[in-house]
Amino acid sequence: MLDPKILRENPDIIRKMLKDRAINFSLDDLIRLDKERRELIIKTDDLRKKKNDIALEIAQKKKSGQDATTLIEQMRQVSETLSGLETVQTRTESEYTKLALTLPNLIHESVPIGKDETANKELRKWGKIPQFDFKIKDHIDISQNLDLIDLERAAKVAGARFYYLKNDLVKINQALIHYALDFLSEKNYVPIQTPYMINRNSMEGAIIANDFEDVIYKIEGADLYLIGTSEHAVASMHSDEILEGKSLPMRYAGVSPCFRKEAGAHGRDQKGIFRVHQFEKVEQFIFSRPEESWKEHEQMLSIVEEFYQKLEIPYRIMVLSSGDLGKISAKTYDLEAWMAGQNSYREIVSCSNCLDFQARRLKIRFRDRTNDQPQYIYTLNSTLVATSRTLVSILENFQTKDGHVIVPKILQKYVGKAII
RNA sequence: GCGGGGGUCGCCUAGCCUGGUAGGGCGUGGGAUUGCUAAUCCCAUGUCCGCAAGGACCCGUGGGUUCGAAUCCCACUCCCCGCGCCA
Repeated sequence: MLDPKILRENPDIIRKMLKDRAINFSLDDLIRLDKERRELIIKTDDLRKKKNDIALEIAQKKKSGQDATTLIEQMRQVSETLSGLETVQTRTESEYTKLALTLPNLIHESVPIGKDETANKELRKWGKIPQFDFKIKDHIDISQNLDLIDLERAAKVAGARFYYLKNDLVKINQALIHYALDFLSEKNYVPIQTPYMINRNSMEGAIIANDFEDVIYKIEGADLYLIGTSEHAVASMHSDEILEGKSLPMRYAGVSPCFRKEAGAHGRDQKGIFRVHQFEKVEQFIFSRPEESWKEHEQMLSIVEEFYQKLEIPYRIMVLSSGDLGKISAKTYDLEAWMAGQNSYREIVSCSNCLDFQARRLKIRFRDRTNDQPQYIYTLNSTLVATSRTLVSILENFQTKDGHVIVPKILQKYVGKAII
């Protein structure tokens, strides 16, 4: 949700954003609805004022034993007019909200303009791409040979894009989570394990309408949705709250499984565990002051980079173009890790500044002093590690000639061995 | 799942039976006073509309009754206690 002031005073900023994102949106309808709803507020407020005045008079007359029949009749009429107007108001208000909730976020000026991912810009590369003097395998071959994964039975039991992890791969999976939490704790993040299902209201605060269709699983017969990431549950954690300025920034290390429909991804990354319906993730989530948010954004990214450097996974940092940017984000960096089996860099981290977009939907504000006007907080989120994709990179980059996999040094103490 | 009790403007609480402007305490912020501190006193302290003056809304949520609902009625929800079930 955007600040309605922008809608009234600077709609051209929004028009440009929509053009840069290549999105069709009936902005004029939204502007009209905003105007209508404000006019209705003025009218109904006025009638309520009248009602309050008459109610006061009736109360006084009754107290002093006078007849109030005329006033009561007057009151009845005002009430009737009001309730008619209220029906219109409720409808207008809900139309406005529904539309406003689908309007994407503004775009930061440093974001490259372009229609899709081809316009994303590479900022830097880190690490040496591993060279092999033998014919390398992809993560599926490696893990099936070592009895680390069972995709056929997962397909039988749950369907495509599910997997059983087995043996040491389970331990590496857990090691990644464990190490990630240790790593963020050291940086004073508050570890937090979230509910894995949240209600519609909370979900709507964190994501934008279409995502319900394409990403989010719904629990039948309940107002519950499986989270696509702990971000959804952490963002809504402080909904309807006014936070104390001195508690900022609040940095959380969210940990949870992630559930995703992956609708519309047919044919892409069909094999293995790169694109799956379920994985674990440790996520950075920050509630920040507006003026500190860009500094926090850069810092989150540098924490991510340090993490993959310690894991010894070569990567490159991309800044997403306007056309590829998620609708709730004003600027996003992706970290793409090297995956030897695919001979390419693939996305494993997404690091975004959402400004006040989620905070407005969730009504999360802060203030420094009791009497200050509360202002909307800024929210930022970044993957630290999404297990399944990181496993792909580890399996493929650390494979040996005889078909084994070296455990990255930093994880060895968690796994309990150096090679699997 | 069953029975009982509850949810009031950050926290605690009054008001509910008997419908008529939601009151008090604490905390917090600002100010006054005072060698310092403490104490005391005053003001402020939820949301929305409005340039402002001002106004509307707010008693877990949603309905209903009524001229008028925190208060009466219905449904839902969450919390607490007891019982049941259970990893």
